[in-house]
Amino acid sequence: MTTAWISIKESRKAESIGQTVQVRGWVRTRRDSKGGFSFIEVNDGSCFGNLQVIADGSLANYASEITSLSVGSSVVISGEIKASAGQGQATEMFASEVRITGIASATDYPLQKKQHSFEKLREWAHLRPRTNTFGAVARVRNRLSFATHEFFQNDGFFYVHTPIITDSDCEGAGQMFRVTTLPLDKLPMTDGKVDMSQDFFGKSSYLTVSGQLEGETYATALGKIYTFGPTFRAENSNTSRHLSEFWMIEPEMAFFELTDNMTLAERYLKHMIREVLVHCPEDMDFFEKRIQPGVTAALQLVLDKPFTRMSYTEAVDILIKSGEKFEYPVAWGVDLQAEHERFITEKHIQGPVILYNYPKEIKSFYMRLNDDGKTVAAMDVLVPGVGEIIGGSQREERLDVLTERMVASGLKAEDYWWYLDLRRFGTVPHAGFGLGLERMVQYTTGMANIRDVIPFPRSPGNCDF
RNA sequence: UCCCUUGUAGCUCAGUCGGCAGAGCAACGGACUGUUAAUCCGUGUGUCGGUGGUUCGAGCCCACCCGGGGGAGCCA
Repeated sequence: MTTAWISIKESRKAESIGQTVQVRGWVRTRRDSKGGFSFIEVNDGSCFGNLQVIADGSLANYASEITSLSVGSSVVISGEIKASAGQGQATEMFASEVRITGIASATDYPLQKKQHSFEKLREWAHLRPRTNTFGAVARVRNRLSFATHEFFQNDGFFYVHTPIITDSDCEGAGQMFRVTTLPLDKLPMTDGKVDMSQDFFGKSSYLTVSGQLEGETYATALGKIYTFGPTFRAENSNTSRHLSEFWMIEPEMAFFELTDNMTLAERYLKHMIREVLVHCPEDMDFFEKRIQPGVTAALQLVLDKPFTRMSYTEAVDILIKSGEKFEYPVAWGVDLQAEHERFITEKHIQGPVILYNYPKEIKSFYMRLNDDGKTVAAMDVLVPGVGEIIGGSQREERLDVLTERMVASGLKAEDYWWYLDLRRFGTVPHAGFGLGLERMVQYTTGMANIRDVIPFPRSPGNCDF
């Protein structure tokens, strides 16, 4: 009879006591006891905690292998799960066999038993998921992704795969990564210009900055859709909240107006938070204790009360009347700066805020013009600590107004012929938004730098691994 | 891209006035009857980010370059 292989997660449950099983994982630490035996902490990533294994001196390879078993080594261990005699864990395993799969040389393995700075761990991005913090981040990120599909699927949305390579520039704002197969040392030139007709697609192509426009085409056919995929921005931004490659979730709904959009965004955020609190309690405990004290209480509070909704105009009023000294002055018509958004969400409301109806001049062409002629039906969801986590709007469904706004933004209507067709043929009011997954991970975990909530961060000057 | 700041042992950092490169942790050797960042004793660790300059002499002063962090802008 072979011994059943179970996860560390299972082995740590009291129900496993009395069973003889096998676990497989990596050594987190080894402590040699005075009594001629050793404690081995094994983790396999299935949960935050380790299984404490007691390896007795009577094991055949005790002196030859186990007493020199180093951090990071991989092991397959069989034994009986018993109630732990020591503090700090419910169960422990008494090993009958400790098989070493792969040694991690103690002198060469970069990760030590102690804490490393996140900056240093970024240099070891291939090994950092083996640490407490990055394991926990990975599991929370996974749960947020799962909760996303769960939420939209249960709500009648269809998951649509919008293209990664595109010829359209969604916001009309450049800053895209070019995709080309042309030889950079020998570009085909015509009349002093690079002849893009000779490129792979017969014209210029780029990595997508948003799947929104393509998403709208499916929303105006299937009703409610969402996209969930990587997006790319070639902006030279060096901050703790920006990445060159990040994952975005973009729902788009036909027959939705701005208030429907807000309600959906709020329900979606709350669903994700609830799922993480329910399914990742060990990981959240860690973030609470070691990363951001108060993070779980803040998330719990978010679940309990409705998001504040505030028009841009109200926000400007509040900022002006606050008496707060801002580096950038506030006035109706200027875009809100980070310090203004922070004041509103962190000091004035102390929770998530939905700002809406922004001046048309500071927002994109596709956002629906309000009846006042001055504002558009845009919305941003701001949360404490992170700032803007969602940006969205009701889309302009009137062909004439949209065309006018495009021209005013300096875009050529013929480039967007298919987008305008959605307004020519059976146009409907519709709305949608985009949520940055990494910002959501930051918000739920309290991790300060966005480069530490994605496995392999890409930022200006950094494309390692 | 701009402002501020930082780069010294495997890791975290100290290094005074310009004068022999030094601590803790890890590692390694040993001790210790159940440990939880185990403890105790002992041992070694170097392209001082790079290039050039000033100087009898540079980790330290100067110039340029590269990387990290914080803030700003752009946004999700």
